[in-house]
Amino acid sequence: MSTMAEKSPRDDARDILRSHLAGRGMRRTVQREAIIDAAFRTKDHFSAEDLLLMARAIEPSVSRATVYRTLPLLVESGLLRQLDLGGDTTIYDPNFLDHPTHNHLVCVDCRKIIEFEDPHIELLENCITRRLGFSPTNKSVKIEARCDEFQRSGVCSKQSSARGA
Amino acid sequence: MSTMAEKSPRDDARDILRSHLAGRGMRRTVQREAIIDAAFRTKDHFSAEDLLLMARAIEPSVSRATVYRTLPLLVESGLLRQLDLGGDTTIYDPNFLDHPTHNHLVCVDCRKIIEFEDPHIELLENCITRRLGFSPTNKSVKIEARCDEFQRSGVCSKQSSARGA
DNA sequence: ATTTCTGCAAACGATTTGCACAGGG
DNA sequence: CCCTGTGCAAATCGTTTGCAGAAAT
Repeated sequence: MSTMAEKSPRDDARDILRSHLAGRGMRRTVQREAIIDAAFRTKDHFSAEDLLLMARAIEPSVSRATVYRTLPLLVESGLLRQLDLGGDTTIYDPNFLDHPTHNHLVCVDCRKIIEFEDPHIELLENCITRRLGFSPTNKSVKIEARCDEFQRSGVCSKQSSARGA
Repeated sequence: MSTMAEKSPRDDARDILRSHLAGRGMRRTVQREAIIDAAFRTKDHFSAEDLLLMARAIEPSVSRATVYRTLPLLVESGLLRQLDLGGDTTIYDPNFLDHPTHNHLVCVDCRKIIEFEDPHIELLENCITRRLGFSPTNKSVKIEARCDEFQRSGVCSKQSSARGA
């Protein structure tokens, strides 16, 4: 019982983007649709350049400029989250629709990104924010860490949530 | 009883940097000393460009290139922490010597940066990291929030820890 | 028809780097 | 002296932007 009428995150995303556009007199174009389809075809994080490649696989006419112009739209409408993980390029995370409060651990050895979710952190952040006299809008925890397994054996079997490895 | 023989964070910093340099056959120069003095003369966060200006006030011969070449040294030796707060320029925090585990709240209205410390967060992050099979090396919480006072009255009286306001 | 979008290529801005000279040890 | 550090200016590289034509409504 999950074969026909299932709504994927991509579908949700497309709907959300369409209302977002509609609400401001913006137009629906093949390029924008290709970009959003590309963005939600994967659960991996990606850079603008990655997204360009993925979108071009769907619609070859997509240009770099359009990707850069569309990304802020997707972020504003809540479809993507921009991550500051400290690299030289900005990366984007398409998993916040499904898991709105998850956070990231970056392995300093494997460079992999592990996603995790923890209700206590969430709660604590809200308390702290209120105590300081603010209303929370966006919270992010970044943990940099060494992989224990890698330390012992020189390999790491953990799944990267970022690069499909 | 705090007039004469007090050791400021600057002094500590200078000592730490000197050992760091000594340990790798690197030299002590007027420029490096000026840069570190400038960095610890303030408790505010700063960009590379800010630091250049501050260092030049001490030693006019300091060049932009040397600032950029020295910053990684200060970060490696633990004197400064690099912050990814999402702006276009990297900013540096000189307060981790005194408060090794503090975190940051960024006000989306005033753009101010508030520092806070919370032992529960610290603890929780360690638990989570271990549970995932890692050993923590660096943890950072960034909270973006709206200032309640600003929402009500259109002004914000909070002290920015970043720009002395 | 009107207005928004697009691709292209040039512009930008923070950071990095090659080089020849300066200055620590 | 020898080798590291420096300033300068040019190079890099992700991202942004101006413009003229293409497409959506």
